[in-house]
Amino acid sequence: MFSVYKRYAPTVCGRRTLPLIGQPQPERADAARNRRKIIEVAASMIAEHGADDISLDEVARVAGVGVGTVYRRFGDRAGLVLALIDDRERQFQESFLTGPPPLGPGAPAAERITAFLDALVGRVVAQQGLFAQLEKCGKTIRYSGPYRVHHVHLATLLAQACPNADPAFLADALLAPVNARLIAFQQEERGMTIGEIKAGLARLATVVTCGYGVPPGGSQR
Amino acid sequence: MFSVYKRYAPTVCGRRTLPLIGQPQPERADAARNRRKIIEVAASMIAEHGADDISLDEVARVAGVGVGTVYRRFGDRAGLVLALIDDRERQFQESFLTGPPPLGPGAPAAERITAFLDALVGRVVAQQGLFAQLEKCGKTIRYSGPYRVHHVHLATLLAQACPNADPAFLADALLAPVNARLIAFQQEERGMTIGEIKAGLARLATVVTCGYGVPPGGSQR
DNA sequence: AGGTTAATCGGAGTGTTCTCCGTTTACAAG
DNA sequence: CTTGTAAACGGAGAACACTCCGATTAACCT
Repeated sequence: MFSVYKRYAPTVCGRRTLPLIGQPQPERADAARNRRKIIEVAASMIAEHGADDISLDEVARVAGVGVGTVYRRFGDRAGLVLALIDDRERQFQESFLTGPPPLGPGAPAAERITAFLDALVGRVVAQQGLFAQLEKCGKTIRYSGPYRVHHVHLATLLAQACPNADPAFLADALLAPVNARLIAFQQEERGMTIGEIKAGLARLATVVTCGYGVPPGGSQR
Repeated sequence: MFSVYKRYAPTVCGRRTLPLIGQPQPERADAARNRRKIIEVAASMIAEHGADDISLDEVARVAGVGVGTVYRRFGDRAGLVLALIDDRERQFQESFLTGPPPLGPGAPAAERITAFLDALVGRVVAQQGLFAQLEKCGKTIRYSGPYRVHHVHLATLLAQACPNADPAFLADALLAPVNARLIAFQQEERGMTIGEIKAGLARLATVVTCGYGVPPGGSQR
């Protein structure tokens, strides 16, 4: 009755002769080969059928490995999804951390915020199915990995742009609408285009960065 | 391969002698009895073990009905969750549609917006587990039922408070952070209290309603 | 080479969600 | 009370997510 599934530690190796704590060694050759094969198969299955309905059993079968192998490599469905997201995500992070302005450093914080939200919408739309999967998965995962990086980045910019705000909360609040499922809903049922969504967020960000110039309670009507 | 589950139409009855379209008749006595029994059992199981791990098989077993019956009554897991949410939701809707100000009619729109978001956070927190379940379920459900009502209400108020904004988009954007899983994350990992979350939203709403006084582009720094 | 051993592997097994369909039942009309 | 029938019932069954564990193997050491 009730829950039963526990979580595998997504084994990340350790060589025998070096049991030094905190020194993860590279994967064994067969493990690395399987990881690549699984990712490759999963990616092509998603390209063909969409991300909604991938079964990990099926992925394992097509990849020619046991189910256990998939789970040992990636922990669970969310882990595999995260791995599929990883490539583009790394590129995206580079672009706002070290790329050219207005996304990267060099532009005023307010502009970077708008540029970041704009790019983030694009990012999510580019892998909408995968992000939607992520939101469906275990609670821990959703606010893991990419989300945390995005949050730190946005909160830092907000701290510069509006010194009287709570940047952590505000970053959560601005990140919340950039959500694969909400965006899909806005497109399908509200008839909005991606451009309109981006414009709406940009304006919201502008209003927010301007509006938080005054301390709490200072602008009460 | 890939998806297989189709969706039952959550049978809502129809009497034989009155096949008039659009005139749904009350449920048969046995059906109504089972619906009540299932809800009752599910509610008590959730009260005891939390909402995360209820198995519909288990609910069916304890309620003394077949699994098929559960699915015929409620469509799927999300449908049952929605039913469990329904009572309080109706009360909540009454309170902002016809209750006393500032939540109900009578107060200025800006105040009602703040009051509404405040109450909504309370609402979500009161059944956090169930709302979290809902977000995990099929995409159609998440933006169904309660969400749509909340959205219409908030968009209406926003249309009054900030005539230059896109109320539909803005309502989505303000509703997005009021999210069971985000709130849980903010509590657990950011160490925020519900009071702080409510305060943050209230301030955001104030800034937004004030900031959208000017047309798009008008307040560019 | 050959030995050692921890990491890896595969797949049978458990619990869950949801569907299908043959059987039963509530209820209205005669 | 009997009968007709749409609706409801139950539970076997298909597909899936994830776990467990005995067998296998890569890679380091002598």
